[in-house]
Amino acid sequence: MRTAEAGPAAATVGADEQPGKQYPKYYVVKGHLAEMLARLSPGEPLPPERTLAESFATSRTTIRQALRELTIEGRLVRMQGRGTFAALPKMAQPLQLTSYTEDMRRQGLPSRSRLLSVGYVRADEELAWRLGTKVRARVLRVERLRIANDEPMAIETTHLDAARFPGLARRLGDSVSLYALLATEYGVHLAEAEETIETVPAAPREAEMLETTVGYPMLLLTRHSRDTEGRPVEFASSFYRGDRYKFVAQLRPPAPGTRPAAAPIPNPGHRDR
Amino acid sequence: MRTAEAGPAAATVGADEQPGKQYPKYYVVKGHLAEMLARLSPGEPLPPERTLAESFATSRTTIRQALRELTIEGRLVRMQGRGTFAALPKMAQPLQLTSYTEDMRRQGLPSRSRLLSVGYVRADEELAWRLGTKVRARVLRVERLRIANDEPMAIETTHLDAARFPGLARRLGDSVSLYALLATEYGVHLAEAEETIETVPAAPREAEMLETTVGYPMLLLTRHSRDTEGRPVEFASSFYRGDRYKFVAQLRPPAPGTRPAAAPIPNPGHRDR
DNA sequence: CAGCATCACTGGTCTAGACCACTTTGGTCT
DNA sequence: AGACCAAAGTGGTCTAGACCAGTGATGCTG
Repeated sequence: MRTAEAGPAAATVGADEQPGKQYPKYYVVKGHLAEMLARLSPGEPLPPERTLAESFATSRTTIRQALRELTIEGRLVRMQGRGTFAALPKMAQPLQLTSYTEDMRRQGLPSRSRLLSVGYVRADEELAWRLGTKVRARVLRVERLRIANDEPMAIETTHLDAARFPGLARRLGDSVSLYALLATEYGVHLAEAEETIETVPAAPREAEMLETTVGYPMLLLTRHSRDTEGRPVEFASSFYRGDRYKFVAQLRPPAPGTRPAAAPIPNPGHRDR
Repeated sequence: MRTAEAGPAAATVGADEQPGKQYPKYYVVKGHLAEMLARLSPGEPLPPERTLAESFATSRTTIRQALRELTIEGRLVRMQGRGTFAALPKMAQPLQLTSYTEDMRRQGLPSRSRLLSVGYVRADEELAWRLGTKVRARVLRVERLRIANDEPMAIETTHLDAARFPGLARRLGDSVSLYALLATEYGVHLAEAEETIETVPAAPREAEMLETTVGYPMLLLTRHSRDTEGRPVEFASSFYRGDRYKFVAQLRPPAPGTRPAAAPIPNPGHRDR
């Protein structure tokens, strides 16, 4: 389906690509694969790597880089031992200050969460600042796996001031809404939050739990929320697969007298994970 | 500084890493590199790939994968022909419905934009829906490069209904605020927008203009905004380097009577770029 | 028949080495 | 001095081939 076109690494571009800028070879291959892919329905398989490498007269490495990008774009799903398949489009997740449990109920999706771990840690400097506690204060750390449509969606790690929410650890469980507990048991209602979004590569643990590949881009959401009195309540971070999810925010123009919208914060350094 | 540790690909983890799960070798290397990196200040160089490969007794490929992830995380900056250097932390960019020009002025940053192209295209189905025009209507397409601190920050492509804003093309120029023009010349004020955020790999053109590497993760922001009468005004998408920027949104709880927050939209298919 | 080993086939990790593209440096020629 | 050129050194792309790890079908064994 393609002539040999052997040649040095320079990647002389095939006749069906515009000349000029000299694209990397894998990128040209990616284009061809995207065409093949466009003719498939979600779930249908693509040929295995070795076959593609042969039919494009290239090395497996090159094919893999092309497939990697298509996977990252959410157009392919790959499973070791199984094969490579056309993917469903990305899911859009609303960015709003509501509980995950409520969100999902409203969307009518089969969803739940699994409590991965509950424990206490000592606040380091950043955490103390975020939660308004002293350094080395006891902090409740809750780790949950969000599941939607029977697929792992996100890993969420929440930190709360342990002194302020006594007995909270006992009340947690699979599919229990943390926000509902805060409201009913402690009378704490969240009023505002600052959420940051960035992309980070998947660490082995995250990759395994979210059934993706180490190093693939994830979306990391970090939420810092306050209650109706302006006191900080939770500091949480969630990892989502970048190839499966995207986020949607509703924007409005800032009220005239709003604060100068946080300068280009040269942030605290890099989290060690 | 490391014994030979010859062996098969299984990546038997060194004595200084926890056993158990068997991490990939490059990931162990990454950990060591991160330690070295932690002792450097922004701008200081790391040894070249070939040297690292030798001192870690591994192949260059393995070193490169480790360096790649650290770069994606924004901890390293790499320049062909120059070397590898410790990076400055990511910049936080506010997510709000204001003009870029205003934003930057408020932050007091040396910033500007360069007009890359202005032209007309015909609305395809999606674009027509987004802008409230007929299919094949004339659409103004404006492409700009956002520059902050003399570094390219983002590529922004904006689409507007050409019939609604006659003569707009002529009025544009480098560092001209589009939102200001819409307000002063056409009396159109933006009132709300829906912005989606996702991660995509850099295409060659984007990589070149933003001085990064093809395939590295970018943050793609897609903005769909409406004026005070609820009419759609612009449809724009912006590419940011994922290793340099992150976004911050201010969240509030949804007003009680709000619409059910857009279901998990199985979106329009994949854009061809 | 149920259970279990085996094997072929998938994607994932790793190696060693080649060449390309770009930057810097230092030497040479004008 | 200044302009030019060549070489060395950097990261980027590509190859060909090896082995690892998970999947599922095949066929054997109890």
